Amino acid sequence: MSGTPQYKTLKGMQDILPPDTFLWQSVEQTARRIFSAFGFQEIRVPVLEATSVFSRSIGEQTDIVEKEMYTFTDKGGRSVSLRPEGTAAVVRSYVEHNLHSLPSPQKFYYSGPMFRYERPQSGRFRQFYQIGVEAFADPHPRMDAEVISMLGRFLTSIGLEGVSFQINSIGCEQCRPAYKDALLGFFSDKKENLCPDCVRRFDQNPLRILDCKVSRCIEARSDAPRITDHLCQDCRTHFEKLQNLLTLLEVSFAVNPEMVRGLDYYTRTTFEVTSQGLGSQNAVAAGGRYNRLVKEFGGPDTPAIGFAVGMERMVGLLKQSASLTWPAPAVFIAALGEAAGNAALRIAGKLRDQDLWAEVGDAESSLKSQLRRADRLAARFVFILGDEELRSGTLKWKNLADASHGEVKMTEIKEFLAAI
RNA sequence: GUGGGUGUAGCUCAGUCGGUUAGAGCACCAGGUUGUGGCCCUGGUGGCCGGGGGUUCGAAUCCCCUCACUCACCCCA
Repeated sequence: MSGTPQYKTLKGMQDILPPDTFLWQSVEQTARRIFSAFGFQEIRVPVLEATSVFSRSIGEQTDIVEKEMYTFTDKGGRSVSLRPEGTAAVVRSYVEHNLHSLPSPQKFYYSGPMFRYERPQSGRFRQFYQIGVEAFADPHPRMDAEVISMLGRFLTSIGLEGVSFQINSIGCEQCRPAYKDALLGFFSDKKENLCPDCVRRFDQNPLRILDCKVSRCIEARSDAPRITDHLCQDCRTHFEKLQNLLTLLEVSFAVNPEMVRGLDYYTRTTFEVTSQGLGSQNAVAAGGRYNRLVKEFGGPDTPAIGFAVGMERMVGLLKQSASLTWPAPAVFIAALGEAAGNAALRIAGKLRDQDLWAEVGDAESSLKSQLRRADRLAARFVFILGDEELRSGTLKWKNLADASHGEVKMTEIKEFLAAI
């Protein structure tokens, strides 16, 4: 084998290998467990959709749609795209299958790969995995609080520490335009103080100036109008109720009026969970309310709220605190000679019938090398089987951890393993 | 798309004022006498030193180009 393999994963794509996969599994299992307790049910949607499913919902002018989608023309001449996020497809499915006719609210979760053609960096990949949830048809801040507290419970349950919740309200179609105008008015005579990116943002997406990291932009916006001071009465009430409910549910959070979300479809509540120790891409989960999207997809006027968790980022954080362990066989059967080797296979089969992980050594190689292998696998027990044992109907056993050893009758293996 | 950093064995890295067959540790495989692992000892597998071009008697080492990886910007989970 030489230095540069002939075939490699594409840029921004990665293989997820054991023992990492065990961590991924436990994250996924925990998500299913917690989300189920909140009444969320799994939905599976395709990774490939008509391009318009994404462009219309995420926003035609967003970077995601403009330059980050894997878009191509299929053999039928249709423009199709790999999903860059999960919500759009779930909403499409919700409308397509009239899921609003299910008892309200309808609550779903999904997980799987998303695709964005970006320059990879720490915590950012071209194929990345998200676990997300979407709750439909409940406009009340109670649902916002439920979803956010569920996310908190999930993160706690998975053992993630040192994360912080930030929430914000970005208003609705009533109050946001006025705020945008106020913001434009504020910055219009301060353009020369802004960084080049923010000068561009001034025209394209002025809200983005609020979360620019450049120090002179931070300075320039210190007296900028705050969205939370420009909310209409309904949005303001909604946001206040949400905060009260989160307090009631003992979710600790901070209001961050400068938090802006990138997707066009959000209304009112937005939230984000960040962690230090993730590098620059520090959001481990994010979401918000999107009250207009279902209608825009041709469905009934249905409010909704959801979030997505970045799996790689979450797993990355977990790996910092917990050490990964490989699972180990329950039993390694070392055999000496062909007859014993065959007997070992039959015994292993019986153990596997009981869902025990049994490994069988190579009966043609030395006992020493078989034991070495058993040790490397960290097998809890070794059974040794040779001609002597075949004659007497017994097995030698050995506990590799403490080197204790003894004999057990072949007919009593089950009892032996049950007793330990 | 823009900028910085790095490319030597499966992994972590030495080796760079250019000088013979490119090294270590770990990992892997096999031995250290008959059927007992870990520790130790011995041996082995494994590198066209990311790729291409140039300078030179001679390049892992110097120059140019290229590719890959990586971090940051942008954007976002």
